[in-house]
Amino acid sequence: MATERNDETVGTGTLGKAMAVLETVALADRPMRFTDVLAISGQPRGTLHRQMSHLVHEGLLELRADHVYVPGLRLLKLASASWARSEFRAVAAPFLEALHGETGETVHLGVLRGREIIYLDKVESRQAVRMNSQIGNASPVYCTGVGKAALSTLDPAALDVILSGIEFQRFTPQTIVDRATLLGELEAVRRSGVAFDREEHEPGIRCVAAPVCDAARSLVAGVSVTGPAYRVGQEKLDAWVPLVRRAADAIKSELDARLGPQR
Amino acid sequence: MATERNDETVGTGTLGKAMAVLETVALADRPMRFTDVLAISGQPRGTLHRQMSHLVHEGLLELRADHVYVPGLRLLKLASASWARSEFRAVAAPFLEALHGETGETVHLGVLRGREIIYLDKVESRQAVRMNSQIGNASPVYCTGVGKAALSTLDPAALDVILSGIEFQRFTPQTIVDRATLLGELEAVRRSGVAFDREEHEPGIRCVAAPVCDAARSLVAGVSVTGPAYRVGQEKLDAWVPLVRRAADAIKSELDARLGPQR
DNA sequence: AACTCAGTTCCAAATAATGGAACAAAAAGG
DNA sequence: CCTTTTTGTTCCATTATTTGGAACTGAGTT
Repeated sequence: MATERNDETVGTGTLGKAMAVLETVALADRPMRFTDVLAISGQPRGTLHRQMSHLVHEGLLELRADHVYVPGLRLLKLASASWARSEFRAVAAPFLEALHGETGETVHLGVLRGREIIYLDKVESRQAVRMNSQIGNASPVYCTGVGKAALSTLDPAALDVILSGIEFQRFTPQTIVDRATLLGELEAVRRSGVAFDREEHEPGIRCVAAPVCDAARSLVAGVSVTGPAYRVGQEKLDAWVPLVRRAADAIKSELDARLGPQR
Repeated sequence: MATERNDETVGTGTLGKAMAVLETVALADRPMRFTDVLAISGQPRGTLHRQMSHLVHEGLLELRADHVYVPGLRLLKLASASWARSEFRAVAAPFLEALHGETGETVHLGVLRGREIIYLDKVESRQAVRMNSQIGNASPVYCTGVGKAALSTLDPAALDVILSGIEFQRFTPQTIVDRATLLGELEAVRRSGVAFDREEHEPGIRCVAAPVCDAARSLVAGVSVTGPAYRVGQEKLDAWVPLVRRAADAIKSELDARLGPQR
């Protein structure tokens, strides 16, 4: 059953270890002191200390006066440049705007990366929530509309690789927490062409999503319209279905058109 | 003493080289093929190839089917996490909102990093420009309001380290392109407490900025209000001076108050 | 003063990166 | 169609870097 080697644990030599440490600090939800990282990483003191010094030196981490490590500004700079140059995002942007115009609710564009969905763009009217809150965010595939939409486009082999690595976690009473249910749900998504998130990730948040992927299946993504449950009932989600599907298809066409001629 | 060591040329072993390659790809303004990077980096083919393979393996770069390297999504994920957890940004946010409310124009928060200003946050009403366009962006210190404000807080030694490394580049007719003029300007900024950008970086764009730095001078930043020249004359900039200064001072106080007790 | 704990430095041994050259696959050119 | 050139990939003995245990520092306790 072609159980692909789980390369994630291998680590690409020095770089892999450095990234593991960086991620430990960057994704932690509290400021990390040296000892905190030490406990998590399990590396010898001397080794870890040098690794972190290197990260600081490179501007990927910052060591504040009180011995607290925080993510460095170089990360922001690199990510900003990469975001600005993302061709996919640029292609999709006008369709996201249009979809937002039609629905009046928040529109997301997310891409599959490993077992996560990473949000590439967002369009929303209300500035109430701090801008930027979603972009670059990573969420699990199995409990987001975009995630399920993306998964629905994969062939069984690719799907198996992802699914076998998932550790289901319950976020709400509606969260799907077993593989069988998820597979059933994906079958439904394949038939209907859209995926719903009925408060499976965050209580009070619902969405409809449709899959977007390029011909080579090298880019697997999804578009969604999201709204608060008190305002968005099933009828509204159903009403959005054709809109979301149309937006997703339009992005896909535009993508194929742009990528085709290059060759 | 301990003047910051200018190790930038040394490179932190393996990690430094990897980051140099990553930055080459991420900051380029066109998609890069292997050979393009090869020419720039000057490394042997075999070496560079392996380095880039490692970067791809780690998700920092992505190798598309047509042999084009693009920045990887992991960068976005890391940067998003770091942005969300930036304490400084969180402290400043409400004051930026207030300043935007008072002026009606775009407000920026930028931090000094090396010889660049990196924008940490932005508040603007009009959605016309794609959101996110500024955040994480890097601009030169010498031709931005925030940059000159930040520089004005530095002591002569620290300032000298930065200035001696600058390669002035002319962006507009008003851009400051020599050290002497810049030093004079900084003196004026120190006296008045605010820095102006009179279309020095982008034609048609003006701003007023005030410096923000913490007591230990480990964080050097600035706040600015920016507007288009056709709408923003010198009188308007002058009118904003007290507002910007007040916002900057308020952020500084809040910062000291929060960082003080921790100790 | 003695003790602890967090952070930092050191250096022989283990490991990973280097880079030149050979190989493979595509384009370009005749 | 075959040759040449360009581009991308792999190999492996040599070289440089990382490793990790232990020893050192220095601030905060008891």
